[in-house]
Amino acid sequence: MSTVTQTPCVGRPRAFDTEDALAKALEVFWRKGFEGTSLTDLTQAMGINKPSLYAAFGNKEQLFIKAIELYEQRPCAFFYPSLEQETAYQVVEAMLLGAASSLVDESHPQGCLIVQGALTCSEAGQAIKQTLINRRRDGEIALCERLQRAKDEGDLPAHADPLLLARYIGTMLQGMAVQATNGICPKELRSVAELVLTHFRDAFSKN
Amino acid sequence: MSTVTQTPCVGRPRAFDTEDALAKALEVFWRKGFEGTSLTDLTQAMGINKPSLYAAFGNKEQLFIKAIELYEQRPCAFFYPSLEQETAYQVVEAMLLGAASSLVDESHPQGCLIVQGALTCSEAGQAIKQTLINRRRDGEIALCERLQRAKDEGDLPAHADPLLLARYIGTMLQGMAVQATNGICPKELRSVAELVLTHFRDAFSKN
DNA sequence: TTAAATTTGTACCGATTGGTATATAAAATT
DNA sequence: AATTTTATATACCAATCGGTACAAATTTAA
Repeated sequence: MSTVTQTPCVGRPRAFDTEDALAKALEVFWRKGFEGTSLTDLTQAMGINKPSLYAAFGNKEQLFIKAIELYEQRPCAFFYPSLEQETAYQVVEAMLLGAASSLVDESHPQGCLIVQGALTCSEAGQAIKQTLINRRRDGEIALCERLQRAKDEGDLPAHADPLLLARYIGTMLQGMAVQATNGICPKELRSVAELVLTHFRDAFSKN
Repeated sequence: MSTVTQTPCVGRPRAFDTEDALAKALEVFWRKGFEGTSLTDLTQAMGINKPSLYAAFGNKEQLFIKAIELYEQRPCAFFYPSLEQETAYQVVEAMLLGAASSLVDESHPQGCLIVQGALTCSEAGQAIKQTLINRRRDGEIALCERLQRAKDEGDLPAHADPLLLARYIGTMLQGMAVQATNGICPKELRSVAELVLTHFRDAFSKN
């Protein structure tokens, strides 16, 4: 199932690649946020006109939704793949170091689209704001469940609180996203991640 | 030195209180961010007309600057007063518990204006975005200097890295601000703060 | 070769954006 | 009482917002 409309076999063919155009839109939303991005910004970056944008993606809001879906599937996305690590420590390590690397990767905008895409907005953007809140929550819930599994498997000690730990790691990741927009240098961000990892290992690792 | 223009003794007197109006503006900016707030939002909340707003505060950008100055001076501001605690641990404790309390205080909008006021924006808002980045940085620098003093006084162990610790606490505070906009419940946010404090005490406290 | 289907570019829509000109109202000063 | 000074309310400004109508262009199917 593709995230974009598929081209039919009749009628004039599209002059642009929808995946490429969506990637360009993602890049703009990432830098400017949902409401900070205008349709002019989008059509210029995507190299298409407004009617083409609306025909291919619906409207600005639906385009943004498709952009965040692409965002979570892009090669450097680190969150959900981290859950598949073998141990709780390795999961957290993959997340924190992945964040420390990806959030300041200069091949794309700094920070996290899910955090900075619509942290605050006007009434018109409340639906998008809530969508991003839900995405952040979903991530923490998934981490919580992974840590609960680790506890069940004896991979985390009995005194560990999976929900609290997931909130803690989630808070750190969101804070690191803000640091990335601040322009923190990659080395410093990685040092912060490593400090958290040391804490986690000392307090919860069984090795 | 007041943050607002003082009323002269000649001419028609102002029909509104500038401090009250500024407090109303702060409340709106806090909820909607700089660019998510329109002049109509502001004038309605402040109970004044646009010419009065411009005469008293300059323009939208200058009004926002005055709002963040008021924000940092309001009674529940916790950051800078925390620096005056006696020990490094008490400083960090005051910050984290103050944040856990203030960020979700229901007597005002959730989260932190300095974080969510303009995390992303259009070209028109870049100056405000940078202003907020600088404010965040200033806070971390001040904390770093306080922790360095603590180290000099023997209040922090020799292996402690003030800059890294300040970045770590700053990252947590910024993450907690995002959690607050997520709608996290006060108890959970406090638990996260306490987990960080436990870590800090275990790793760096000399008591 | 014609008809049907689809995309393209242009030009436009009403609504809203931040900001201001202007005339009137209300005060202190002379 | 007349003048000066400032604040008020209304009405307006050009520019931009997200979104669309429409006709020309380009393709496949009949």
